[in-house]
Amino acid sequence: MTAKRNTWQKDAVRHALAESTGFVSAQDLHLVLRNHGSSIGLATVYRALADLAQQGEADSLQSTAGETLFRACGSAHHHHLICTRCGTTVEIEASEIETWANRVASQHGFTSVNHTVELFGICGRCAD
Amino acid sequence: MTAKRNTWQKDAVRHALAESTGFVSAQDLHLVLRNHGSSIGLATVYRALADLAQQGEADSLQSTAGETLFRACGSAHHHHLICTRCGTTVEIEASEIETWANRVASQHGFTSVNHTVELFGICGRCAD
DNA sequence: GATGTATTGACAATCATTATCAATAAGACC
DNA sequence: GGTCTTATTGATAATGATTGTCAATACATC
Repeated sequence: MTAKRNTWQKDAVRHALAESTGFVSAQDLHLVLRNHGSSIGLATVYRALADLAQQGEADSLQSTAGETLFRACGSAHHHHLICTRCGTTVEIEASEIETWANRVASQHGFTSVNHTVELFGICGRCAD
Repeated sequence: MTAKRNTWQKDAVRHALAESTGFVSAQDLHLVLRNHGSSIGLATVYRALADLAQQGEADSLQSTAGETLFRACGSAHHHHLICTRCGTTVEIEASEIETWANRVASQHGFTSVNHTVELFGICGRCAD
């Protein structure tokens, strides 16, 4: 039992993440926190985000630019529809996808199935 | 018309990619080519792979380790079921997913929709 | 309040990828 | 074949995100 400790830094990251709309990188969050007067370190933001992601309090996905992006999330499994212009994200719950993924996987003899599903496009507002 | 030229380097990358099973990184391919006696440069491998991906001759996806992975593919759009143990990949053509993605996106007013769908699991052979 | 140790933060180190730029060679034209 | 234009190459430097290091700090327990 690796006795976890509660620090204001972890709370700060959790809160900053909760108040962000859409996905943010660790670097982004660090900048936001510093701009709010916090003296939190960059490495600590990375560590806190990794923890949150592992505990299921945050989603993470890889951007095409090679960054890891994070977003607060409830425990429910879901996917995202992301505007490539403005970054707006819409949460999508897609039970069809879940069942489809499981069916396809078992058809090929696979077990312990995870899946990644992300939709990218241009939202109505940016389409003008 | 940016008159494209044919070089042995581009062919080499195309062939090395075609002979690879599963996804490979640019670094991997470069190493393979060098081991085969080629004197191709690393930057050139990156450029050739980017070209192939853009022309639809290769798939690319982001690994969780932050690498960009490539794989030769026909022109048909498809997805992958990947064994996280041995790396075996199965191509999946999923028209249901295509229609689902388009429907969901247009429901939210999104256009120019792309999507990423990858399934990860443990294949039958590795399950023992 | 004193103590043990998980955690922090500044900075160095790493790793994939991209930019730079002089040298090379593909393709066109004679 | 020879010449010319310029796309392409490759060695290396530069970038940018992420992780490792380690002394200093502060959380939780006694």
